[in-house]
Amino acid sequence: MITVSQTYSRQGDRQCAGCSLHSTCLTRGLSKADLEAFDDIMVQPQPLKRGQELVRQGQSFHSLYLVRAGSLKKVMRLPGRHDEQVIRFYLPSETVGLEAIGEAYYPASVVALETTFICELPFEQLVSFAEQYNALRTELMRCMSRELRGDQRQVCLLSGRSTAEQRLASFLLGLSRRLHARGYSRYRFQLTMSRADIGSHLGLALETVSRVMGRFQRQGLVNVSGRELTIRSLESLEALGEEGSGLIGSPDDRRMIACR
Amino acid sequence: MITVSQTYSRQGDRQCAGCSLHSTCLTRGLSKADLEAFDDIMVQPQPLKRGQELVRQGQSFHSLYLVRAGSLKKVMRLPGRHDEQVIRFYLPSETVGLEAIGEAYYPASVVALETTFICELPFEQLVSFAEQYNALRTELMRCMSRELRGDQRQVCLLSGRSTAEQRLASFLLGLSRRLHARGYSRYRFQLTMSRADIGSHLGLALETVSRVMGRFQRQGLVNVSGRELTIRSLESLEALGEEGSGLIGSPDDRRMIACR
DNA sequence: CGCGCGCTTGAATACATTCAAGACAAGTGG
DNA sequence: CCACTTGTCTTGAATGTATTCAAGCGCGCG
Repeated sequence: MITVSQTYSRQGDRQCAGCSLHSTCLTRGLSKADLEAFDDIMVQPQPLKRGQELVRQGQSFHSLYLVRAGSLKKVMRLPGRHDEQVIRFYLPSETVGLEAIGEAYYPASVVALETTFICELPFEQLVSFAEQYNALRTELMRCMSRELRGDQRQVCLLSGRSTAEQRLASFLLGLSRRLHARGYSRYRFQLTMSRADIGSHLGLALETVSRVMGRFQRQGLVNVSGRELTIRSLESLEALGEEGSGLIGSPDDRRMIACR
Repeated sequence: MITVSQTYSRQGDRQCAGCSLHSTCLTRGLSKADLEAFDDIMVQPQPLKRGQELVRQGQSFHSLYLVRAGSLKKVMRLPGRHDEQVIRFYLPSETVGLEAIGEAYYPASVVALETTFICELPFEQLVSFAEQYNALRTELMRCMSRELRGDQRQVCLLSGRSTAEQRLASFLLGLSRRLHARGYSRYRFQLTMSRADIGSHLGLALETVSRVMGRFQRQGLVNVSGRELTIRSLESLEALGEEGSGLIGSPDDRRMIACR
């Protein structure tokens, strides 16, 4: 049996050094010269097709992955339950597998939502490489810390008994922000995941997602046709998320703190 | 104005070297000799009283903290909402502040639930110290990774539309497990947090927590009187959490994977 | 062309929430 | 020492939001 999954590696001349995502990716602390050395430990496997698993829950940990293009979902099955939950979605330049470092295996599966290009970083090699590169260690720590913040934000959203509207608004805004930070349009993008995926991620039934999406459409907040989304009013969506009792600057609103 | 918050530092002869939590704490990779050097960067502020803040949301980041004794809750207020959500609880030997490393400030507040003793690690000093100690860097990474896993588990629990029973059972089991790993009883412990805190953490109203707790009591699963908890049947609690359709080893239950 | 999947929409149901009242314990001040 | 306050928890009844079940639609793919 022949493994073809790594035949794409080292085909072109420049790898990381020419990558447009460099400034937002794990490598952003590295200089052009450092990047060439970094290329030596990086592997570019064949692209994943929609539905293919990048890693599988329970599989033993060996590599981190960087998303070069495309998108994926992280899904997890709790011990006794037979249904999977979507934990998060991955966009280009994000790092897959950080939660697996501490133990020997990946605690969740990661599945491509569309044709997706990946950079693989064998962890052992990454660690020895990082011993000489301060900046890389720092950046790795920052990545993990940022992911912690994101997950905790999600816990906050889910445990606060927010309405379906608030959850979906918050989700769409989050996607918009992340895409925009990566150079895509803030207003117009593809939802590469199904309604069921969105629902699972937000703790809602897929029917509810569908209904609320329709409501948003009728209210003129967005335009949706299938998985094509256009945001018509960022402000209104934001107002939805931030609303609650709707008090802005109320007497006991002592200290408003940004928390992204 | 005199700061008294650090007067406890360096009072005794041995610090980390004599600490019973060494084997579960961030320092566990360090030898006895290394620990003495480590003591130089560690500070032991005065103990916190119930309700006191260890860090406040929005405050600029400077230190990590290790819980030496006691317990705390991490609470977060999303931008526009006026109510706080409990993100997680901290027990002895756990590390506070990891999610703040990536940015300049703490994204959530951490508040003592009872009289609590803390070790403070000024981050700058920790980082330079770690440059010479491979094991410490590794352990820090593991800590963050483990916290990621924990948070993602929580996301999974919350976004899965599990019942109040399942959530509370899972919560109690989690506490039991963590306490046991730290040398406390697996069956009998104090709930140092209020019903409201538990509810906030699980995405339930405090009344629901109270009701379900009562139900568990009547079913003989636990004994509760106020904040004193005794688990009568670990197995039944586990069965509750793992239930769903109740199928164990069902045909399409292809691969049962541990995921703690 | 027909099948299947993903999405939408409707009606009935269920679960947890909300509102409200009361119990209980601990702490405070007269 | 007692009356009173305060905070936390418990319990009941009514309400509501999202779910579940079910049917139908549209589109892409084989």
